[in-house]
Amino acid sequence: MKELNPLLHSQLRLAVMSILMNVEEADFVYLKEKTESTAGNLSVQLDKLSSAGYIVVDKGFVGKKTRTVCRVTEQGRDAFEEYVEALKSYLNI
Amino acid sequence: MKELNPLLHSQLRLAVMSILMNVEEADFVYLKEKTESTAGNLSVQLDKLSSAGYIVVDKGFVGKKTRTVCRVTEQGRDAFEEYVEALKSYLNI
DNA sequence: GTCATATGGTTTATAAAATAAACCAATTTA
DNA sequence: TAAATTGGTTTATTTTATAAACCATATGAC
Repeated sequence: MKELNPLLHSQLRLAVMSILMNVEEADFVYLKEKTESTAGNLSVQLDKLSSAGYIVVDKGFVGKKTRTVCRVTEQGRDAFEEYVEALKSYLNI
Repeated sequence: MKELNPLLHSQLRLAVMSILMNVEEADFVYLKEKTESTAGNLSVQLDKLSSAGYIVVDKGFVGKKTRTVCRVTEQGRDAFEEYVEALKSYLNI
């Protein structure tokens, strides 16, 4: 049986990647709301995705407020798609 | 976003369930080979699935040798299908 | 102005999970 | 009959996920 990329096989990280696959970019606050996660947990999981090169995290400012924006990378896209294919073999779809 | 049943969102347990969804029954040795897991890990995960009522584990004999046979329950089937539906919403499929 | 609260996070501690290692009983094989 | 194999279980270890505590800046109430 195919391996399920453990970095993607995690509810929160998968949710983040799933969102990012469908939008140009998403910021921390949006991801937090959409995924209904705590800030701490989200921060940690974004770091992991970022360290793996699956997303880029851009810390900038809007006026005086910080704004952390995330985008999926090509590598992340590939990994996600591979993960989906692997999963399909488990789900009979 | 939908919750992903944590009992099923685990590679090994999902693999076991996936196999059991497609066969009448499967024994410990077969599951171990198919999933390429260690006996200890498999034993633990089968217990969890069994405690949740997702599978039944039947410990019997074939001649003098023990034989542990597993089957998915109706409850397990339902949970699996719900999990698949939830996952789909993450995968864009 | 300054005190309290909110916003947008990060870091660290804790809880839970997965996994492997050690073990056990029975059986086979040499 | 001693050693190895089979079919597991139990327990210890490692990894992971999650939450709690914290920090800096900003904003609003008085």
